Amino acid sequence: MAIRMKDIALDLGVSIVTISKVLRNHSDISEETRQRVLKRMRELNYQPNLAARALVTGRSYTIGLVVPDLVHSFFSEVAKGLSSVLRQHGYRLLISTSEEDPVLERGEIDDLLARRVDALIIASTQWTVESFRRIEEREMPYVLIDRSFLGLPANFVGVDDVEVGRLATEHLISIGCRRIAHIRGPEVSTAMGRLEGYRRALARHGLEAPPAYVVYGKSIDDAGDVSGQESMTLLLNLATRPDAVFCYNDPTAMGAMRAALASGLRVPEDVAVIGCGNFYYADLLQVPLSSIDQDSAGIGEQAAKLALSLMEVKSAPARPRSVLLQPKLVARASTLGVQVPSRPLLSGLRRSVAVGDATP
Amino acid sequence: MAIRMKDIALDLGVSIVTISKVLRNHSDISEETRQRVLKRMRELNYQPNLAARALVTGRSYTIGLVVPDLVHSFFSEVAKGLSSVLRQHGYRLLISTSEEDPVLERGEIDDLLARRVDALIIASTQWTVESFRRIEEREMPYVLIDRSFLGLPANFVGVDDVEVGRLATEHLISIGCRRIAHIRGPEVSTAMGRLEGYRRALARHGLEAPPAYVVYGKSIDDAGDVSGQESMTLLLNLATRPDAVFCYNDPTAMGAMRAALASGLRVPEDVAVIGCGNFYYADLLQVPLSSIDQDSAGIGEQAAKLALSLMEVKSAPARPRSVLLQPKLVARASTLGVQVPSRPLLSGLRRSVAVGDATP
DNA sequence: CCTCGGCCAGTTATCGCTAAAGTTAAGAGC
DNA sequence: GCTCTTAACTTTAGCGATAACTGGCCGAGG
Repeated sequence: MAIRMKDIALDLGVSIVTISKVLRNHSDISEETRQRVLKRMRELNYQPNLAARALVTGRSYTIGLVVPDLVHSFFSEVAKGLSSVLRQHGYRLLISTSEEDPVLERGEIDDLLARRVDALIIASTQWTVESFRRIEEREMPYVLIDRSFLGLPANFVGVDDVEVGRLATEHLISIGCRRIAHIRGPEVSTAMGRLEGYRRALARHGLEAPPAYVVYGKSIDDAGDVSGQESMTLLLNLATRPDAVFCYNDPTAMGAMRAALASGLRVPEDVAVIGCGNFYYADLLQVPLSSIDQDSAGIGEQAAKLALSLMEVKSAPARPRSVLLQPKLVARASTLGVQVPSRPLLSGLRRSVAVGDATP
Repeated sequence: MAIRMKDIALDLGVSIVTISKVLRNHSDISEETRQRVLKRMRELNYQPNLAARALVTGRSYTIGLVVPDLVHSFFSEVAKGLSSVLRQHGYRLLISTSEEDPVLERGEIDDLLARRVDALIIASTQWTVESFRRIEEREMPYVLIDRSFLGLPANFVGVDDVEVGRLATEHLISIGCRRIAHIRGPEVSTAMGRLEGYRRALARHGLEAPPAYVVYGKSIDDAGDVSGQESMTLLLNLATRPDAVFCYNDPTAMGAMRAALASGLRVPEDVAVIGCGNFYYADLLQVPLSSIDQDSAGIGEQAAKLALSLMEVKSAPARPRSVLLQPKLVARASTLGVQVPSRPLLSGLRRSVAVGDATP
């Protein structure tokens, strides 16, 4: 088995506690003893049993992360941002995926609670706040990311989603589009905020969108591209076809583009498309996709810092903090068709900013 | 604080051990007592302290996963396959990323060892086998994935990389290419295997490639697209330009395509490109990318099963097993230009299988 | 009537480590 | 010479569970 403090203690003829104190840089150990112990530790390649330490100190130096899906690059980027900050403080991530299933998510949260992680960071797919109440009962610090909950005063790190919707929609307006549709997401804060931003932008510019212009993509997260394709097909069959579509996220936008191209339309000439998330390879798509960057790594880093600060306090239940990051527009060919030096061969997609060029 | 067995025991006037036995479905508890205990557990929302359990049983029901990078979808898909199998058996994943840094990776492995995970699953960026010796010293079961090591008889799950190289290269040959270049990866088993498969396929068909046709992409993993672009530029400046390029992985292939398109060449008419990994969104790229599918989810699942079987044995150091999955060719427009029903508008990319149509 | 083998539950001894209190010897201070 | 510090350890008690015994009660069998 692995080396224990006891082995080293016996070896050197000192007590176990002496070893423990050396390990924790306690002051009442002579320099000579310290060196002897450290030397033997190195020789035997000693590593403390963190389970035992966790039991007595109540701290596991482990933080639970619950995300809907790691394959979605948004969440893996968040995870990366998180772990880079946490690692520097000696914490590791126990990652659970909920597979977009609220029931599974509750199970995962319970399991993480049982494992006595030091804090939880959750991108929730829940519709109710019940799980969070349970977390609070345990007095476990937690940080919500990406999605927040109305009426739940919890620590939150995310992007300003109304601003996301506004940015995307105003961009579409600015390039001359007038019949702007929206493929929306489920009834969660992110989708609601983006929808709200979309509506506000339209209103501010005196534009109207018929109800049919807002389409509810089903199963938008686990198979966003498929549902985007379906939703786009609906939009394209409308009597008055939209000349632009703002999509809830990038996979949806990719599906939407696929549908548009498949039905013989040009992007962006006939219909412009913009997504959310600024997917890492958006640049290299068939038609490079314009998107709203949510600073996923930044969300991770901020969430990590917030979690660390929560764990420091002795149990002072400070008022929950909310960190809102500002989204950024990244315009590419799917709304501009502008020539990028490194990609001069998109002549089929070239467009000047035309206004309503697909009007029937 | 959280509820302990002690609390329930005191509550019901039974001993702590009785509670523990109920929890573990021990047979020597009467049905009546069992129900009383279970009822109270539910009422108090009891959850066992897994740190304490881990200390006494020596099992943490946690498995460590070390990958170079989660954002690379290959690894997140592996992680997904892994966790779906492990979850069913009550295990969770403690995920560490090495950021492609061998030194960091060693640190992460040490930390996971200290945390007494039950097994390690590692996609290593190491060049030496030293870390693995240390894992073996601890008698910790471990499974290597993706990359294996010559002379290290370890449990391994991956794809047959020679076959990957052969499949890709023969595909390029079959569509008529004759001057086939290769952007290779670092000195690790995957890259070496693919290179070997490439060479064998060329040899079998009596083709030759000048040394300059094999380019070594620097920092190929953290910024594969950039290094792919650079490598491709080198290839395109050769006196005799290749008419096809087989790339070590998909990001590299994307970068290569970018370079080709940027220099005014058509893909695949002037130069065909094929990658490895079958990146999830390969379908939606500017030119849909042909690729060799490595069954990443399958690798995860097999690795999980192998790890589970390793943990079952009492310490019988069974001979290491090696699971090799078969790669699959996924041909798309970057080598074919074949029409896919759902995407009929790629006329600019259409090609019949032309032979050497870019010969100077 | 007594013993024996199931039930069912309780006792005891760790697991590896840490917090807090206790011990010892050398030097300080007057 | 005697108390008081202080440095440098050691002892004692758990943390919250589990494993391995131990033991009372009760009906069956001889």
